[in-house]
Amino acid sequence: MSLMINKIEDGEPPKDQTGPQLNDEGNEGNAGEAILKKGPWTSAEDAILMDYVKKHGEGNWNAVQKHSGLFRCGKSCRLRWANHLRPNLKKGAFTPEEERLIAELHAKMGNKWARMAAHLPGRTDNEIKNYWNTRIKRRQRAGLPLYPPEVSLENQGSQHGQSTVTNNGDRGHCNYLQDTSYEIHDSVFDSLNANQGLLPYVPELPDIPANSILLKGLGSSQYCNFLPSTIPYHHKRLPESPMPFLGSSVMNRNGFYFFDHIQDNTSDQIAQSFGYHSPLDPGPSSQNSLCYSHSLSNGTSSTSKPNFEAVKLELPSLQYPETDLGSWGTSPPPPLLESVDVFISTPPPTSAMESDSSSPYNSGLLDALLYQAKNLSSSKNHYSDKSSNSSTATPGDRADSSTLHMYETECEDYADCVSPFGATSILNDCLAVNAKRNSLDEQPPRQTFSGDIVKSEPVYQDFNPTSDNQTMPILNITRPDVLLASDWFEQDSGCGKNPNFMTDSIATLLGDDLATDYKYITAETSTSSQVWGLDCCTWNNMPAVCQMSDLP
DNA sequence: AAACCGGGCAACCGCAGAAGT
DNA sequence: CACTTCTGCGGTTGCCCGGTT
Repeated sequence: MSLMINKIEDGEPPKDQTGPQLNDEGNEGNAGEAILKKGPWTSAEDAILMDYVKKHGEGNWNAVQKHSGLFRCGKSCRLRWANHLRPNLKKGAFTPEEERLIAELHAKMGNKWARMAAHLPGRTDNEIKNYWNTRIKRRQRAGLPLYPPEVSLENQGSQHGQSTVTNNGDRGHCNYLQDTSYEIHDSVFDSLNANQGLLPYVPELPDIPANSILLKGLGSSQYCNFLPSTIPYHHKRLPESPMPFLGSSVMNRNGFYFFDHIQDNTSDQIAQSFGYHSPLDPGPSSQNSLCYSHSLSNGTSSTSKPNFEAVKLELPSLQYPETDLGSWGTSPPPPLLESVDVFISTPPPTSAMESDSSSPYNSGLLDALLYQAKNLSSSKNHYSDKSSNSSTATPGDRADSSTLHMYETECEDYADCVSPFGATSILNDCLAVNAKRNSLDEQPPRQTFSGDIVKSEPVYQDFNPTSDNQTMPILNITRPDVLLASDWFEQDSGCGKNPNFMTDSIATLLGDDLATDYKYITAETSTSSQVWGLDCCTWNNMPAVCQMSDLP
């Protein structure tokens, strides 16, 4: 950083810092005599490099050291130039708009920082990467969704028939993102950028087999939790009708899913059940749901409208303790959620896990990220992109699509398994459920998609979201949040009839900040004529690592 | 006031593809 | 066609700084 550079710069010959390391490329300098400097760049070096580039232009970086006297390897020069010296670099914190875009792009691309940087003028891949890594750290600690709900929503609407099955052009650890055919086309981003980077929200439901999404999604997200690919199997097909992604439509900013009163299969009724418009649906007048942008944990920020005004605030990219919750729910990690991370990263062996050789659990944060990204992408691939007008969104559409599935998922997950692993049992349960589903489906865990064609899957006909609490999960009482929820169930089987109860519980559980935000959400939603019912689902904030079968 | 800790960031490293010879 | 070099990318590391204890 400049601070570091300034400390050691000026008058200090570059070679002073030459360490035992020679050039890092091995292909430059030659003749061992050129011991290349490493470490922070000095202003003098910067000046030399800039001068060189002015004269010779970019490229041929290995020649820099030869011609300019810089004791830096070509790679280092290129990096320095690209990340710090080249003109038009945008310094400073990411704007909320940029942050949102990054999230969207990451949801689409995974860890393709360079490609992401291409969509963020003035930003470097390194910058984006650093931002993202720190961000996800925070969010993981907080047990919050990796992606803001809006990103999820937008994602599914953004990829319409353009996704191809191919790709595999990318290398590295992210390959499985592409392996599963989630390549994003630039046109998507073009349109994205054209819309101020906001992907159209398309609320309508496709007839996507829920199980396909389950297979793809459930485990793939460590943060999106029980990715509730809540697609009513019986739902009539709506050609080219994307649906809100997963449970995002009913996930509040803190990553809590909302579901309640699933009384009917029709979207209208469900829409009424959810009164879905507040946090995620700004309303017909709002085209884009940007409600996650840096709203404050104290509830001062409104989710009812896009926060475009904040875009220019140049907030510190990662230092917004007050705004974190509002933005995407990032917050200091509640102790409870910390524990969640622990068992996410180190799950006990289970039969379900054993059935799948590769586990996202073992990979830690990055894998979790990738899985969630893949999940987002996969869900995105399930839906066709059609409308860019969010005004067409009906609460029912979202609720129907996402909450139902999530509801179902949880029901099955919790009802299925009795785990001896305590808190980890939830994860195990998920795995077991998915394993079971895979066997039931008699389909390969992985599914391929060609364009909009989604392989249909057997439907769990027996699942009836309209069924009452009989299908509610058998809670694993070893988890505090489940205990909390369980307690709530006892008090209010109606799911959401007493929002304050859960709010208080959340406050106890998550601490003031998160709880404040939660209250904000619940208060906001409870004011609507319908009950969100999200209160039922605080444990949905638990990372979803259920999808073991989807591993590459 | 000092020690500790975590966040943020710049830079490095290794790998792989592209381009050149 | 094979080899070498260049370039780019993604992951990781190490340092500095600010906040907390």
